[in-house]
Amino acid sequence: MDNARRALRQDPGTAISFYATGQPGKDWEDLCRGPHLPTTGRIGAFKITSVAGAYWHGDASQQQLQRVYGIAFFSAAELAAHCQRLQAAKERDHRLLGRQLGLFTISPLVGSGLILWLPKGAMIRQELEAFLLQELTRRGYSVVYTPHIGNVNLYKTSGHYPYYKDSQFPTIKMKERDSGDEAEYLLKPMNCPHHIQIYAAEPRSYRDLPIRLAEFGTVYRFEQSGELAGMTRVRGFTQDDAHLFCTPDQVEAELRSTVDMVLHVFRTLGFTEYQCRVSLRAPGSDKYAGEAALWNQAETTLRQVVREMGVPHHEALGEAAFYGPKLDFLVKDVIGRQWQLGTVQLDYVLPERFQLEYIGADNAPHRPVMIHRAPFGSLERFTGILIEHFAGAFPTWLSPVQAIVLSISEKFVDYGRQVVGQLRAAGVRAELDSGDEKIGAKIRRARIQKIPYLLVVGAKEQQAGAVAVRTRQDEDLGAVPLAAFLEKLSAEIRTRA
RNA sequence: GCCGAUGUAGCUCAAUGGUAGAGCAACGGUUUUGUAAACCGUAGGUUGCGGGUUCGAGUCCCGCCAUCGGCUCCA
Repeated sequence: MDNARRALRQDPGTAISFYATGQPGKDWEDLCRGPHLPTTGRIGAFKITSVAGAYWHGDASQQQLQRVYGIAFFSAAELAAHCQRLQAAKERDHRLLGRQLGLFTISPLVGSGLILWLPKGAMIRQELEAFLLQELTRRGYSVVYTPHIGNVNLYKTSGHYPYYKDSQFPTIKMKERDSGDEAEYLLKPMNCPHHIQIYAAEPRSYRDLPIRLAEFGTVYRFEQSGELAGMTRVRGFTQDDAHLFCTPDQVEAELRSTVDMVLHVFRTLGFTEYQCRVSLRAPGSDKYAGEAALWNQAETTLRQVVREMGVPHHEALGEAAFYGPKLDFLVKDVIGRQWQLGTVQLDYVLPERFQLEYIGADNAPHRPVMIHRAPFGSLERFTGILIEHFAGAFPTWLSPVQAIVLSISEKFVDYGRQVVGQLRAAGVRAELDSGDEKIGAKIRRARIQKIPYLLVVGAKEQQAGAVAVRTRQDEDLGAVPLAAFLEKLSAEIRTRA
């Protein structure tokens, strides 16, 4: 009743509802938006899943209540099936697979939320970066590099500093040895101010626009300890970032091409279950910078682009960045938590803050418009989601080890080495399992590592210059001449099939 | 950050307040194998860290750290 009283005090004009199970006023009565089951007899099977604190009205400054989570089904069989699904989902959790497949680790000595990429995980990242670089080149981007720290004044100018003071690592204070001048540096929480300084480094003509500056930029944000999770929520991460500087009438075309790139990336990696969130201002909030007219224009443009491009989308108030509205591409992880991957953000504010200009055809200075975009969002989060998406069985082009040669016995190790040599010479990531176990054990080990192609070599294969090919999907392709296999494999890798 | 749970060998897990153990992995040996685990042996531990209670603590209590599930947050 305590809560009922408080609800009434907070919102005296609003009706509140009670739902009863059993006899109203006699059995259980609940202050609740409803609805309730008419009777608990409808519950065939239930299970308490977890207990956690939850804030009153979802507000961290309010009292915390105990919340008991449970699930209920009409029958015990349905409950068992559900639990089995949860178990299966757990087995593809990127934190588990990350260890089993040797992809990444986190050391408390290095710090919470700081990812250490192991060689195999780093291989995946390199392939992802190579894929993106190829797209960047195709789409007329220029790659730049910027430092990991920046003067606090940079972020004060951009406006980031006051907005996000709480979620930044504390600043580094410096005193110049000779002059005694003091300076304050920040681990960069984002790349845009740095890229803006590259734009501002020289006078720009409308003929040069759009200028598209891209960087795999590593940023640091001090996320709350309770928020950290594997690779999906971390304190240091690398954005596949780019900032486009264009004229107002180039905005729409540039937006379309950035959205197209995000969709192309998703398509290549087989993401079909994504949602595009059109992130808009919260009505009545004063936390946004810039003029209302520009915001309205920006929001209208974003809506129009997703609608015309047929992107599945929904709108969300209050999700915009302080400098502009954005399109966020969301996917769910294996336990149903939603994560933001790619993002495309429209920004009229930062060019203003930094007084950016270009000389127009009229020989007068004009203000450019910025688009921030990152198809993956962060390489850490993206890789984590990717691990779960493929359950560790990456397509061949992404697989850290693409083929493993398994020797039947010691006698064929030399031939196995030759095969590996030829595969590697052709650019295939190949390994040899030359141990003295039986072939069954080697196959088992390779299967657990989810290596796409297992190449068994024994007397028959050696004689024929062949390999006995078994795929990860358990297809037995039999003995294939090495040259023929290599050709097929190379094509598969090249086309990112 | 808040609520709760958990923390034992590289991994997965045992161990009434009474001598810290198993399987896998590692290492050594035997074996030379034809499609998901050959056999024998060896080594491996400040039981997350620090304090306390006790004759005695992996076990009980307190603090910290980390992880997990939520909440809040998320440029």
